[in-house]
Amino acid sequence: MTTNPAVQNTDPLAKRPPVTGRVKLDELAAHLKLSKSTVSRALNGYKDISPATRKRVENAARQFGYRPLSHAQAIRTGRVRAIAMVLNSDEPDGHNPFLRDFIAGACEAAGESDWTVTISTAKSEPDMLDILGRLFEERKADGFILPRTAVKDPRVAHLRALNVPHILYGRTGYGQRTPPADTSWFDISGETAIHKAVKRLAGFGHTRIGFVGSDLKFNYTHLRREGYANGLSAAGLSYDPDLVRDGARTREEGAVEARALLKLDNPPTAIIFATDLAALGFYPVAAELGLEIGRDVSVVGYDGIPECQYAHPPLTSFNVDSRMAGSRLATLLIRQIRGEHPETLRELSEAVLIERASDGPPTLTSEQLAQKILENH
Amino acid sequence: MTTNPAVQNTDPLAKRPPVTGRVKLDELAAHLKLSKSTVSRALNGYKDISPATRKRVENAARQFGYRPLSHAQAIRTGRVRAIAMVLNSDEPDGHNPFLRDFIAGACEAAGESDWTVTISTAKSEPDMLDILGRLFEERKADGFILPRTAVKDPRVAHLRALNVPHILYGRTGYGQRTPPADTSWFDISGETAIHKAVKRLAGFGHTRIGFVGSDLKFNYTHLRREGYANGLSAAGLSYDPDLVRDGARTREEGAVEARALLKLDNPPTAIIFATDLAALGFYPVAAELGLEIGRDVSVVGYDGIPECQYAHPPLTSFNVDSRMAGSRLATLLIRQIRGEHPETLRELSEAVLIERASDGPPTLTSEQLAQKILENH
DNA sequence: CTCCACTCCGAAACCGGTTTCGGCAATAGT
DNA sequence: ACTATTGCCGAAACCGGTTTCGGAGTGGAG
Repeated sequence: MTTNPAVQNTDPLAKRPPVTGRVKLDELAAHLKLSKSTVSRALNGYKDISPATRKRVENAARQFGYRPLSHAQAIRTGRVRAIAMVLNSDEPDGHNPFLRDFIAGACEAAGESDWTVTISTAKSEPDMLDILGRLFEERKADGFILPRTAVKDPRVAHLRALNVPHILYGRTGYGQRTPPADTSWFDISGETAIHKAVKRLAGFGHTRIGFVGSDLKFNYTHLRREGYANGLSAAGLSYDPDLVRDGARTREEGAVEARALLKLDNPPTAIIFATDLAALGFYPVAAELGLEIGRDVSVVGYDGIPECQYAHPPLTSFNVDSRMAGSRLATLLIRQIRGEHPETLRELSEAVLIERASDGPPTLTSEQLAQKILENH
Repeated sequence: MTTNPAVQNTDPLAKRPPVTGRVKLDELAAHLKLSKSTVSRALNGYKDISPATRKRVENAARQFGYRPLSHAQAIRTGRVRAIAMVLNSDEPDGHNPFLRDFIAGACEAAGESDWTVTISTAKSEPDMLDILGRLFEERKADGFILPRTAVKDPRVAHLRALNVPHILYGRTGYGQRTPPADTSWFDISGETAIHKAVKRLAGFGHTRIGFVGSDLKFNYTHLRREGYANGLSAAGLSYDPDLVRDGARTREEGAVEARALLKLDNPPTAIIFATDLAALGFYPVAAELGLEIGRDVSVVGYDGIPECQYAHPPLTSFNVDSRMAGSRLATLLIRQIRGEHPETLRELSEAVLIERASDGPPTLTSEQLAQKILENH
């Protein structure tokens, strides 16, 4: 942005004929032989309008298809009835297949109250903060949905400082002494999902269960690892730091970490991946080591991306309902903008296990597995 | 929508303190000891402002971080500096991995001129038209990007009737006597890509080349099939209707059509798929028929989805630059809204071939291929 | 009958910009 | 020197709603 933001580069000579067909509040009022203030109050639910008049106004509004111009109301109310979300455009695992579902959920929920969704993308962190600020300054939006929250999230600090309504998709401040007390969020409990995954694998008879986490800067990574640890102790298994790897977001990174686990002297007979993408990265590694997934090694993923069912064997994973997430986030955010207290607007939901063919009872002990890998090399 | 759209269900009592810190045009003018009309005209490029004053105003605006409220300007100008796109949320192949890139491109281009992008989703065709109308009526957007255009596209008719600016991602009216003359569009030439694919395969020595198209309601399906036919004649090959199938959008549908082709007495030794997804659906079919893709059968896809490179063997395809598409569409649309004629705002771009391992010289004749398939069954 | 409270509506101010119009001063034209 | 033009700016109207405020009408209590 080298240009002065306040300088408009529109050509002032380019005129546009006024939109015809639109009925304005004035006209509606004239037709009803009422003042426009009365009509406005009737439509906006003021108490000092008689029920009969209100009905009459509402009927006429419906009949004429009257819709207030959102910016005309905004100039007085200060609200444009829009929420925004700003995406990272530089994500390494950027091709989120659920973006459409997520957006659809948010749009549908917003539409219920006649709100709309504005979207933008940012190339970097400073860019992100700049865009958030501009969008709110120009009042393109009344509040923000912040996806993919980090442990220390500068967006949260920034928006809180500016007193801008916002809601997180995910939680923040993991392990910090003072987690933000007055933030609202919606999240899907990855920790319980991973907890269940551990217990499921332990139930199959696995005793050495590995875990490959994602980028530690994200809050969900820590939560899922916590779920892994709690699952182990719930299953009566001990926690072996050697079996825990981190930082795998892409297929390639997943492959690296999984290979490291299997190259151990005591390799895990089952591996839980914090993301499906990383889990899919393990498939070619297994093939290379001469291992059959679902028999020699068990694998469980998380996210429920469509590729799971097309992998060989299909990947057991936890489905995340992105549409619902978008929907809940939008409604909670709108309620916050309308005045509810942020700390009362929090929801935690669950991912649902989809059992497929990538996991099952162990056919080899850890020692036998190590042996087999050695033989195949 | 059973509720009356004109009835606001916001609680009128829920107030919000005026945003502090924002500098208004009045205040800027007062500080400069100018009238606010002068300041406004200076920032908007009017000619009747002296260069010295203009500079002074621009500097002060920058210094104070002045940003006009978009809805405040909109009330007079009639424009909100926003474009919108409405996605289908009910697409069978809905998980478009490029949505983020596409959105990013549009947002970046829009941001260059300080415009924003609002997004919405529709569940059905009537819903779509309703949402388009509402978004424009309430002036949440000044114009629309219409993705995934159909041969007969009701959105185009609707928006043209309402005199609403719009641009198509893709073309429309294939084969109709009166293709819409005054519409603007951006498209990537699938026909030349498929043309190239045919010539590439013919160059390898293939003489029986099949084609699996997508849904015929979409314009691009016809264009790609046209590219297929033209490619054949350019390569001196005859067009065999038996080798052409249609209607495959998903992996499953791709599998069905591909299987039908290979069950022919004279099966094709190479198949071009109009979409990567359909092409990937062919992979398990080939395995089932005992065929090795890249040797026994050649396959070429189109779209360049990320899964191409993780398939076995990696799928030769044509990469589509979605970010560029979004970017061009946004800039063209904004120019149209600013007054340029729609028919002058059209651009055609090219997809780029990514050679991978799924195609090559034929190792079997059509007869031998048929024989091999028979043997494996 | 008077007074008061309450219901319901209209007049007008207001939100923050943009645009029109007119006027003053300086310059150019004759 | 006197007018005509031009350059530059301020006053005020304007956009389409929302919100405040006051007042007319009604009914009940005293």
